[in-house]
Amino acid sequence: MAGRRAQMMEETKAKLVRAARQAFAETGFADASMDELTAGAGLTRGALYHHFGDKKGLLQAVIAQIDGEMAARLAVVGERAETPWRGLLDEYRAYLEMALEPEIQRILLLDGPAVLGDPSRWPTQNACLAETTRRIRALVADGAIPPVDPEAAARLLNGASLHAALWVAASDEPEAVLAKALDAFRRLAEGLVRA
Amino acid sequence: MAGRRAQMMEETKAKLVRAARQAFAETGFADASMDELTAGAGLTRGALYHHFGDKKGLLQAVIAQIDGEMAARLAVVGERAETPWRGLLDEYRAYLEMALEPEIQRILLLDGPAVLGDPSRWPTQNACLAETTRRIRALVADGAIPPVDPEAAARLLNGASLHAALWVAASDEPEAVLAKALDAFRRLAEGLVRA
DNA sequence: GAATTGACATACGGAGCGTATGCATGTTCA
DNA sequence: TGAACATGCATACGCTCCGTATGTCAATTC
Repeated sequence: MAGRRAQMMEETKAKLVRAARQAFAETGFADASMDELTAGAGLTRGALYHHFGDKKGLLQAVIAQIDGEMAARLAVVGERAETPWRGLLDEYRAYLEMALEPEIQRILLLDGPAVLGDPSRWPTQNACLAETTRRIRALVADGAIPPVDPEAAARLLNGASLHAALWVAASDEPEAVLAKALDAFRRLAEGLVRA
Repeated sequence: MAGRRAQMMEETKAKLVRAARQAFAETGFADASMDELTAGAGLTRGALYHHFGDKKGLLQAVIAQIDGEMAARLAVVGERAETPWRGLLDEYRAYLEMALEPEIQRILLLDGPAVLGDPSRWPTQNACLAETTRRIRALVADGAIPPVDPEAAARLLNGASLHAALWVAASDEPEAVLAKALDAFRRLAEGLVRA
């Protein structure tokens, strides 16, 4: 049976992840206090260290959750497009828009790499990157674009999008900068298409 | 007169920056102890807070130094090339190689953005980005590539290079991965050339 | 040569993390 | 069913570390 006990435990973990997600997004990982965070969830640091080991462990859990959500959103966008190529472009547009969300930017793009190192080494295997890699692989297989290492292309495009997002977010005139970034991005992406 | 006093002061600051650079590179910003760091330079935290205000101030000084060095190296590489377009590609190859150096990767690419936010907002105006932007602007002005916002293109390419470097650095077989990354990068960059 | 400035050291307070310990509830098994 | 055991979580403690306030001594100024 599921067990009332195990269910409570999952609820506790969920509460902690929820509180951490908010705290990390608002304050940043380094300045987030574990005491405040857990108190906000009606718990103490005891629960935290019991379930997640340490502060970094909690960050990993938060990142895994966000990464999963992002991958799901990307897959939907990519599936909806008329052609696979449009699907890829739409996915990256969506990726850039997500990277503009403060929560994602702060936790996944800034603190994540600094605290846990390169994303590809994270225990939770970057579902988001896997999604775009998969799509590029399909394009190559269909002959829609000349052969290229799918993971390499995906990583470079992700990196470009990420930086574009940081730029747009820090800008004084986000709309104008976003337009420039999207234009330049399309130019780069079309480099994959040329013979 | 120059003043023996002022000279000593510069030497002190230089010693602190040097020690910080090493400590940040080895331990990472968050885990670097100011006590140990300053003691290693034969000083105390007093000197540090007197000259740099706080821990972040010291990081800014370190980053400014590294950024300046990188920009200088890039300029040399770009100047040496036979055509402006080759110059740009060479610069990015050099950028990627620099991003593979642990010190640069740790301090400038991981901790820097996490602690200080988007690089474009740093007091020390990203000399490195300015260099690549300048070169792309020249290419557009010469008609070598179709019009594109130079800063946007530079930022996207920098972002792509940076991610490629993280990937290569974390890889088990760096040479193979580096080759893939460079190939994919060339493909993207050539997107700027198409009509 | 007295006064002032500034470079740097020392001393102090507060906050935060991780661990060791305690408790109370749920589970297992004779 | 009740006693032994395991586990989710709280409490208590020590340690490290940052930032500031205060002190000191040399150098410069007049």
